[in-house]
Amino acid sequence: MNKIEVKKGQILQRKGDLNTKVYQVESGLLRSYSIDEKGKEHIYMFAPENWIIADNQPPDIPCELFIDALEDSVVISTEKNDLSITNEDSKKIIKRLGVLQNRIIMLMSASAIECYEYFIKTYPDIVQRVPQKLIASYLGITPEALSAAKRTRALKK
Amino acid sequence: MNKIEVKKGQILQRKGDLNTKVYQVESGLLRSYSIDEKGKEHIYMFAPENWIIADNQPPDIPCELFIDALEDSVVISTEKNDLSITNEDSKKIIKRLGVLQNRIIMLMSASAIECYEYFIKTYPDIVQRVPQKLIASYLGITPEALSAAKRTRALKK
DNA sequence: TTTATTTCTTAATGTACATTAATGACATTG
DNA sequence: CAATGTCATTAATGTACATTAAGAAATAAA
Repeated sequence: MNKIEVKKGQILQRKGDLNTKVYQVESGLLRSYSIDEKGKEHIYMFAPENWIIADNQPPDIPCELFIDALEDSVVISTEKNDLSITNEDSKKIIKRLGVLQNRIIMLMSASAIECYEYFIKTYPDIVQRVPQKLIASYLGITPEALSAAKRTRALKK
Repeated sequence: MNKIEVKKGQILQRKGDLNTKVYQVESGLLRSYSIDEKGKEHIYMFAPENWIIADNQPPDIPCELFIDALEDSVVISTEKNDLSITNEDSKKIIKRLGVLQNRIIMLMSASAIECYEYFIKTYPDIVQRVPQKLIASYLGITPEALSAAKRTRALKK
């Protein structure tokens, strides 16, 4: 845990980094963002004074988010291991953050088909257990659009 | 903290409820969902065996999510106060869950203008501090679309 | 079984937003 | 100062997905 000064534009973390830190903003403004296959940026979160910002993947998995400074900032950086989070309930909550993070990145940047394929990977069993229209409702699209997405996906293979 | 059996279709929690609980699924399948102004459902999360499901607003604020059973299920329900979460770091993480929850509901169900207006309410100061194109990137739309959204909004007033 | 009810798919049309490109306002640099 | 880059806006066109409607297919009920 140490205090650092960052200049506007400076990058604190890149996608793929391991063992990422948690940043607490004392002054200034940070942001986290992902970059999709087409090279487009999608801002995941802004972090002004007194916010914390971090990638919410487990420490042993390559992170998804870039973090950089939108203004000159003063930031306290902490190792995830140094956080005082020991009990089971808190650990479950942190896992949940990772799920939600991926969900938001999907919703911001992916097409219907991509969302669907990611969903199948994440919940292979659920696809069998619930009607298609509920899956569409989870993906934020209509059942008709999901049906069409599956059709065009089948054509590709 | 007590174990309950729920039948398929049974509702455990409604939007607007206070002091909502955390549900841990032993068997079966629950879901949480929001309903937008047009009456359309948007599934926020599926919770099969060993998942937890809850509304992530603070206990004193009316919750956003409905929770019901998609299959006959056995569920352990816990008061949020009874969770062993005492330290500051964990509390900050829980606040974060609330922010992400609102973000996902927005991305699933709201139009560009609605997203923008919600953003202004949530981060009134950020709007002044960053270029429009970054706000567009946060909302998941292009700067052009944001510009058009603001134009039509101005016409309405 | 027959009759409903729900669910999935297909197709026609509509709309919100993306893409591309051009323009002018500002700021930055030499 | 001109030259360059960044940013916001507008308009023309394109596309992904929504909406609406209608017909199969599966499920549940009588």
